[in-house]
Amino acid sequence: MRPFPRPRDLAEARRLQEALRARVVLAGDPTPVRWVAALDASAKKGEGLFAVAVLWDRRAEGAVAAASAHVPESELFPYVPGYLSFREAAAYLAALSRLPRPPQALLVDGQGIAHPRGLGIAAHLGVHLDLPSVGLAKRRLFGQPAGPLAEEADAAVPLCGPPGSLGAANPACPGIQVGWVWRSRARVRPVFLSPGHRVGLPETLAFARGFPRATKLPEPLRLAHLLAGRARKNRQTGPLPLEW
DNA sequence: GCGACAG
DNA sequence: ATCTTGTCGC
Repeated sequence: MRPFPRPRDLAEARRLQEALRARVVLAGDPTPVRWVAALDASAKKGEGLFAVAVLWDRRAEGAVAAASAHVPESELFPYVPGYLSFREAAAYLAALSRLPRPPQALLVDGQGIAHPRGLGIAAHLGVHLDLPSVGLAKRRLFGQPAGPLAEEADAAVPLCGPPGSLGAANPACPGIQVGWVWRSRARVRPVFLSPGHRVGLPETLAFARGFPRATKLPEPLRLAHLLAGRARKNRQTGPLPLEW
């Protein structure tokens, strides 16, 4: 497994993002893919970071395996908005390598191209692994909704970035569409969806809608979030029991 | 200078 | 991300 580059400072990190942004492919449809990995992490001040990968079978609509990896505090890149991949991606790669089989697509907790330089963690990981990927963030980092979002479940509006953004033209956007604001369930705050790599904008929304949802988060991400918290509490690394 | 700011 | 008490609802 190719190591994930670790920049010495933010200037170098920024140069990496600016270079890799050109490699993002905004077309493709991961909807028919069977094996998807959902990625989330849990971190606490003195405990480092625990990353979890959940292997999800889209055909059976269920999780089949999960694994965690740990990065000690001393080795962690600091959290700086816009540079999340340099903090979390290496841990995700380690967790992914512990799954019983490699995934065919990724669903990542964070932004895809809805990012100041078009390279949020989902896009960065997708390019690094050359896998289709989608970002799903609970909060906004970049872009503005094209308009008000309907209250009903499953409503979505384009997320628009300024003219130079990495994305696609959309009449609903003054500039460029970089993602979607999506109300995954009724009466919940919307989430922010954006393409990572090798996926188009309409397909990004279709891909996310294809997962079962009991809460605002699609099931594989909800599970990854739950397991990440438990992995940290129990300092658990390696394969994780699903029924945990 | 001020506000915004994934996890 | 984490922290924190109560509260509402099944």
